[in-house]
Amino acid sequence: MTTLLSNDAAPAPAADFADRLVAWQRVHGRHDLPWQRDRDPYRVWLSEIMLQQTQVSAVIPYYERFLARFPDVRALADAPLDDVLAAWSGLGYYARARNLHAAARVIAHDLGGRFPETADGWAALPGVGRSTAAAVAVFSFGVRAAILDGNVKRVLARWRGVDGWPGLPAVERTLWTLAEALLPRGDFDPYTQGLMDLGSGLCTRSRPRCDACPVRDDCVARRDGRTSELPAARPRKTAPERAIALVILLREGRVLLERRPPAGIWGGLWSLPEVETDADVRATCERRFGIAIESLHPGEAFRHGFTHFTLSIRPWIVQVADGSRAVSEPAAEWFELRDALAAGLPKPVRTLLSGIAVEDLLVDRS
DNA sequence: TACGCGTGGCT
DNA sequence: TAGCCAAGCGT
Repeated sequence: MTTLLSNDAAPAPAADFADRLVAWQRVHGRHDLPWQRDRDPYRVWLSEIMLQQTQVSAVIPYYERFLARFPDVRALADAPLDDVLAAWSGLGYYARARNLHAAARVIAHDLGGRFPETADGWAALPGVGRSTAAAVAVFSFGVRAAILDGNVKRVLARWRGVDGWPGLPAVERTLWTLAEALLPRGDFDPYTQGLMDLGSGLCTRSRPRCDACPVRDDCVARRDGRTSELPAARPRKTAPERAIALVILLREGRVLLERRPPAGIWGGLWSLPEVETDADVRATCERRFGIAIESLHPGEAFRHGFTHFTLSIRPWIVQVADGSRAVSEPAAEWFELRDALAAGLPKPVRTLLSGIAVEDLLVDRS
């Protein structure tokens, strides 16, 4: 096997992608899951519903018990909903059980006990969306249909290098188009199962095992070192918030500023000393700067927004004893207020120091 | 279009 | 450890 050309990946023909996937699935994929024992549509359908947003290990005991209690679609259709919900109890997403029951009644009563044999037919049933419908049709009737569950989204987003969060309609449309385009001419069952097995076994969200992947040689994410970035994560609804204290150390009309490290927030700017939590203010200042604190007063906390998070800042006004001048940190200096305001300061620090300067002025004149 | 729906496993 | 996500769907 050669990897010489792996940095040079050209788009592979769909047939090639499918061939490698199917060959891999036959050797390394899963063949012994409880719902893989036969192609009984009822069992396949039940398993696909249970597996929606639910992991295999959680489903297996429920699947076995449910099947023992409701062995076929007629038994399920004839059962009271309460019995179905009781068998589902603990598995979560109970609308799945209600829809399953309703669909069983449609099949038993309206379809004469015959299961749909196409993906579209399945998708017309309650609780069966586009991906589930395709999976059931593929696994029970061997039809040609594309699935797009979480595993497949991850595999395809990485392999083709599709940017953007897959929950976005535009990104999802791209992935559906890709999923359809990659469908082979046959072997739909092992192909579909292979996509799922690849996603759950190798192409995992964190630490994918690319070395063992059958389509690694033309995987864009692997080529570009972006497996940890793709698929893109769901956008944060509210930016994370971090709370800090900024300390305004005052001594003989001067304020202590620190030059911030070159990288990171406010890199290289002069800023007020930052303390992790309010409780640490006194001890941290005394230890870090080797000073004697005369008095300290907390100010009103305010928020400062960044692109990726919100900073909650509580200012502390700290008077330092006049004789106490040792400042052990080389990056820290005492500034006259007017000099401080002329320095490169982050916005909230400038606002704080301006406030201090005004107070100073008022005190001087009183 | 964005959200609610449940539980368990992962880092 | 506290999000984050998992074989999605319905509204």
